[in-house]
Amino acid sequence: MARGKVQLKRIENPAHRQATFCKRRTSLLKKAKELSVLCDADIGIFIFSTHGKLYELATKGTMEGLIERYKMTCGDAQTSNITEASHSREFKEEISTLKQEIDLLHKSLRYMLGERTAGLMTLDELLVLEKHLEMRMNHIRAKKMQIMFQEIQSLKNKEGVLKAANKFLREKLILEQNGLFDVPPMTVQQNGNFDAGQMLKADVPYPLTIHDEYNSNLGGCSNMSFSL
Amino acid sequence: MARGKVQLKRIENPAHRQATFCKRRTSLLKKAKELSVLCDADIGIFIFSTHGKLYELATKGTMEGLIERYKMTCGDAQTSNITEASHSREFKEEISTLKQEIDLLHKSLRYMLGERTAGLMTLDELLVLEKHLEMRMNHIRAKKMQIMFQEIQSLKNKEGVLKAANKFLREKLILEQNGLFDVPPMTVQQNGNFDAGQMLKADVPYPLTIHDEYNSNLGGCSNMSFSL
DNA sequence: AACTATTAATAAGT
DNA sequence: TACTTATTAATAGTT
Repeated sequence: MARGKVQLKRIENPAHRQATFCKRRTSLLKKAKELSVLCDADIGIFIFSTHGKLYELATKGTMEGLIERYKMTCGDAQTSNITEASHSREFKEEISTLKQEIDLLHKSLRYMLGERTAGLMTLDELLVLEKHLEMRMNHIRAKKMQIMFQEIQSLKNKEGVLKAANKFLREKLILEQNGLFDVPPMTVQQNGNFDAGQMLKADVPYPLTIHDEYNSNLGGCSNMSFSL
Repeated sequence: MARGKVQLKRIENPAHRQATFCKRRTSLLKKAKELSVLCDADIGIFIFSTHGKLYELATKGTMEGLIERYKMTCGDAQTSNITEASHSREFKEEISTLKQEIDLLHKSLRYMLGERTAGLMTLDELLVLEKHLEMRMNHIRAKKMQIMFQEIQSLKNKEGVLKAANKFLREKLILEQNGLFDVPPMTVQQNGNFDAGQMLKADVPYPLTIHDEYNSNLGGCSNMSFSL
C-alpha cells in the first residue's frame, strides 16, 4: 500500500513477515474494534501466528461467550455438531436421572432393612448395612431354631416320660394279671398313632387322641411370634 | 477516511450504519485473508450484526477446528475456564461413578432378595422386587409356622395318646390290684417332668427320659432347614 | 520503532 | 447494493 504493491502470497523473509504480521495484525484488530463500535456489531477474532502464538479480540463479553453464541447460531443452520451447552445439559440430565435412581435404591434398601432412618446413606454405610442384614438374618434364624427346639425338646421329654411310665405300668399290669388272664404287650407305632386294637381288642372303645388341657403345657405355642 | 474523519462511536442512522457495516465488514475479512496469506497465520473471525446475522471467516480448516485450537491454547495459558473436552471428561467420570454406585446397590438388593440373577435390573423391576420381598417374607413366615405346628401337633398327639394309654393302664392296674394293695393315681405335672416319686415311691428306680429312637418320628427335625 | 511515499480503504453522494 | 471520488488510513520499504 505504500512504496509499491504487494503480492498476495506468503512473505518468505522471516523478519519481513514478522514485521508485516505485527503491523497488519494491529490494524486488523483496530479495524474490528471500529466496526463493532460504529456498526454495533459483536466480533470475535483469534489469530494464530506461524509459531502458534495466539492473539485475540472479543468486542463483547468473553471469547467463550462469543463462541457459545457462534455455535448456537451456526448450529441451527450449518453444522451438525451439538454445542457444549446442550452437551452439558444432556450430561446433567443423565446425572440427575442416575442420582434419582440411586435415591430410589437407597430407599429400597432402607425398606428392606426395615430401617426408618431419615437422612441419606453413604456408599460406605450401605456396605456396613449389607453385613448388618446378614447378621440380622442369622440372628433371626438362630432365635427361631432355638424356640422350636425348646418346644420340641419339651414335648419329647413328655413323650419319653409317658412312654416310660406306660412301659412300667404295662409290666406291672402283666405281673398282676399273670394268674388271671393274658393281655398282649401294648406298643406305640412309628406314625404316632396308638394301636388301640392291639391293646384292647374288643372290650374298651377308647378315644385315641386328647386335645384339650395340654395346650397350656406348651406355653401357648399357638400364639408364638418370632418378631421377624 | 474519505470526505472527512469519522467519530469512533455508533452510527445512529440505520441506513448509514448498515452501509458502513457492509463496507467495513468486507474490508475486515479481506484484510484478515491477506494477513493469513502474507504472514502464514491462522485466523478465525465471527461477526454478529446488530440483528444477529452471522458473518464468519476461517482461514484454515473449519471454524470448529479453529475454536478447538483456540480453547486448547488459551485453556493452557490464559483463561481459567475448562475446555469442553475436559468438561466432558469430568461429566463422564461422574456418570461412571454414579453407575458404579447403582451397580453396587443393585447387587446389594439382589443379595437381600437372595436372588442370583445375572443381568442388571431396571428401575421398574426394582419396585416389583420390593413388593416381591414382602411377599417372600410372608411366605417364609407362613412356611416356618406351618412346619413348627406340624411338629408340635405330632408331638402333642403322641403325648395325648400316651396319656390316654397311661390312664387306661393305670385304671386297669387299679382294678386288678383292688384286692391286693393300694397304688396312688399317677400324674404328669405342668413342667413336663414325670413325678416318679409319686408313681412309685420306693421300689422302682426308673430312668425318666428316653432320647434315642424317637428322633426318627420327628422327620429329622434336628436337621430342619427353612431355606431363608 | 519511526518515517514517508504510496496504495488501500472508505464516507458521502449518486 | 454498486459506483464515484475526495479524502483519510494503512502500510511497504527504509532508516
